[in-house]
Amino acid sequence: MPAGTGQDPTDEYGIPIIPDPADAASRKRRAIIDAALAEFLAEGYSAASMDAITAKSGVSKATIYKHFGSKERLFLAVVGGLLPRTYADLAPAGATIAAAPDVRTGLVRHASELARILLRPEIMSLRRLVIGEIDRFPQLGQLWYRVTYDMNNGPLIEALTELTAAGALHVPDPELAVQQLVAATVGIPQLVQTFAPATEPDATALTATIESGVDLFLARYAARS
Amino acid sequence: MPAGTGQDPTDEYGIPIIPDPADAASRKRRAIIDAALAEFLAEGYSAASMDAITAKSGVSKATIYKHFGSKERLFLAVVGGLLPRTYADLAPAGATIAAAPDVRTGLVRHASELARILLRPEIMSLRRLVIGEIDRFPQLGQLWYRVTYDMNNGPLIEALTELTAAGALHVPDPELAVQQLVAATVGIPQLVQTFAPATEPDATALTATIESGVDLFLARYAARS
DNA sequence: GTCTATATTGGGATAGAC
DNA sequence: GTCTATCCCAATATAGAC
Repeated sequence: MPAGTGQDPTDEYGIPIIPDPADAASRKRRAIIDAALAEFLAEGYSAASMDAITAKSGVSKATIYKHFGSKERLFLAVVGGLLPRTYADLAPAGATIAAAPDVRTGLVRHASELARILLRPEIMSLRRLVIGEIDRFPQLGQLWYRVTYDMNNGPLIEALTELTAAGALHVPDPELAVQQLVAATVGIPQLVQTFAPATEPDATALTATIESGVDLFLARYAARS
Repeated sequence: MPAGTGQDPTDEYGIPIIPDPADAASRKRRAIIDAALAEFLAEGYSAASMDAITAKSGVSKATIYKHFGSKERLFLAVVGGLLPRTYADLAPAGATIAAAPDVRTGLVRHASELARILLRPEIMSLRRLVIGEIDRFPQLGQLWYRVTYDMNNGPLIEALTELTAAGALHVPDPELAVQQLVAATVGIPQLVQTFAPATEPDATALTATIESGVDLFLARYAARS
């Protein structure tokens, strides 16, 4: 069927549906971003092909270049745009801890939340991609680090500082303590998943690891009674 | 100058030096490996060019293909061959700890040794490369993990087990404890260097981080007196 | 704004002489 | 075993019609 004979689609009354051009452009932009993300995650930056992104997105290559200018800019827009959203549904550490019956439970819950997010296969793939392309795109490394700080470490530092002021903990260097807490809990399964993505994570073992990490933390930083 | 007129080089007595063919081939092989490693570390697998490796190594492209068959096999040979050597000059954990006046000093010394090796820029680059190519070469991820275990975690587990048997420590789960110790010491600066390679590591801060991590570990696992 | 068709470069791999 | 010269394909990016 020749493409030239296509007519505007009509609704149930026969009224032609003229798509809002702005919305059409937005939808195409979204389709490009989705296709590009899938391709970059699967292939890495260099092996990713603009032809493949073209095919997956359903728009033409020229349109992609009109929107994003170059492969580099497309990569930065897609990956850089996704980074701030990676931690989007992480509840603030302070709230999680305050809602718990005791500090240990609060820390375990927060670390479990963090693990649930960071160990998701898409986030793990994104992290591997960013690490692998850091020499080419140092901005992404800095962005990743800042997002981690703003969404997790920063709030946790605040929470530990307040708990220390309230006498519930004794944490002289909250920034270092947060790094230790994260490393000794989520950091351990994260390292395994980084090098062995095919390994199925075991929920029971994950909980045990996180609880043990929190206990390690509390053995040092619990307030002396 | 036409290449056809080249003569064998002679020594100081005019005796032609005929290079041992096996040695010549070995030297070329070594030159290829060195050039390929530099190129792969700088560009990643996909962006690395066999032409660039040809130029850097000083041999012809056909020779590289005779030796290694394909780009993939060259990559695996070069990176896979280097992995076991990364930990080559790490003293066994047991020896380092046994030679120290006390357990804390021994653990700090071992962690510092480990950090000295793992934070070297070439090792950090190699690690980033392996992580970024894990979807394409899962073997390298498994190899990295096994080398880490054989050269560091395994011996450390043994050492902690012996120290527990001797009553110097109380470590119920040595495998988990080793992961915690490594994560809370070397893991922290390693994470920073992973995402921010340009950051100059501060030796004083590194020592403080490692000592704090060991103290964290001992707060939980020191034998109860 | 969007498409089709194409320009142009560079890369992996090999044939054949020596 | 090694080199020179080349094949062939795929990739980024763009020109021009609509």
